[in-house]
Amino acid sequence: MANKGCIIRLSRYRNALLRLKALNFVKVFSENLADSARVTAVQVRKDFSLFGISGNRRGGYLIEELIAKISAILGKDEVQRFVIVGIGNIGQALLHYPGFKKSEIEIVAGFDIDQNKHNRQAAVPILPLEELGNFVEKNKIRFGIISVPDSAAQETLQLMLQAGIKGILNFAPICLKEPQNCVVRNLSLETELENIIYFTVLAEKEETGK
Amino acid sequence: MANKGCIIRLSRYRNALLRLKALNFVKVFSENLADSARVTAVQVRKDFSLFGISGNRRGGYLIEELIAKISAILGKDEVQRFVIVGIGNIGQALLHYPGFKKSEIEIVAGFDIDQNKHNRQAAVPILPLEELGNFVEKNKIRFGIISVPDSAAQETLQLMLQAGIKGILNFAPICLKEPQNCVVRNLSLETELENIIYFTVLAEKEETGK
DNA sequence: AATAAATTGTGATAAATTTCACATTAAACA
DNA sequence: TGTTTAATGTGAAATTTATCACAATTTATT
Repeated sequence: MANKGCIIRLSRYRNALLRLKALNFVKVFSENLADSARVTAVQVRKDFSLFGISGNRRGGYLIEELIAKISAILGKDEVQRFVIVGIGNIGQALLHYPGFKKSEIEIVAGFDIDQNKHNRQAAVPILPLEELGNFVEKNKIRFGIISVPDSAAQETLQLMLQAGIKGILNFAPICLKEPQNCVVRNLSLETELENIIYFTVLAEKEETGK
Repeated sequence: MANKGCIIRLSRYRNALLRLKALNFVKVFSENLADSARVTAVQVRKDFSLFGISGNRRGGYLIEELIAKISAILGKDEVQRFVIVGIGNIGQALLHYPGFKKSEIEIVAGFDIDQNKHNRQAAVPILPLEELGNFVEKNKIRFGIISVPDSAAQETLQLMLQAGIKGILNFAPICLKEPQNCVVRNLSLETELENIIYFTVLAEKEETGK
């Protein structure tokens, strides 16, 4: 029913709504949300329609109400806890990324094979990889982030699956196969930058071509 | 003509091809690339067809040749240099992210308003934000990464535009408007994780629903 | 109370993207 | 050398996603 684009937009609407709420706004129009997410107003309303979210004809939407509804859809009625495997550059950064808090996302532990990185006392402890299974089971963790080198990505996936992880964001630049019973999203920074390079060069060509 | 999905797939094919080449493979079939990028073989051939890439009927594609062709499309015939504005968690991680090298991507400098972060001597220097314009102009930089808090994202965009940056990856969880003469891609980590949460919860519901 | 104006909500339409079906070609084999 | 087989390449069909057009409704105005 709802596609990935739609869910990404819902996240964006929500972010905008939280900001509006912080500024004490009460009502919002589809046009406003469209601006904030860089889409059309019809798209916003279509997205809402898909989830049975309705506003007041002529009167827009109540921000509080809208946040509550979108939050429920996105599973934000409770804090969602993640573990990270691979405490390198990216893993370390995500471990303490301040933006997660307002999204009801919590990184509860990191795991690595490198002894030097282990630290049980830290606010977000970094533990030996061997403890992943136990930790996930004991703490009922459902989500994980893979930020290991690509050569280790596949086996990290296996470990996470065995541990019972149900949703994974993979930063390794290798496209992991989505297994049964687990959602995997592959996000490679290289690929993102390459994408920008391509479309920038293309735009420049079009400009000079005209 | 080519859409974003297509370019992302080309990056993925290329990554897989580089690995195959490192293993001394010579030929590859659309089926192989499809596996590596988690798409269908027809999709691979359609993508190639779009760019006039052709192989040998019955004989697949020559890896070397394919890498060269895709690299040219993705602008990898030369190293592409990026600056990063905002040396916080994410910015710091990207500054030294080892995966960029093999993708012909180089981070040449970081910029921040915080004096304590400045370091001209570092391999990748971290400079005062005021120097962004000069640096970009002098070094003919075309690409930038925004990793500042969302409250500073919009003005950072303005600075980059004034400096002459033509392609931007924005990590701030605010959707920046794509200006004239500049490509902007908004990538928010929160949003990516929310996306995974949604589809994981959905899959679980479907499972129990059945 | 009647009319005008502004906004939502959605079926119908259009556009974009992917998949299908199959013609074409090259290699392998008999 | 002819036949079979296994791949590519691509127009057409199907599917997915976004846009359009406009009815429905609410609020504001006269």
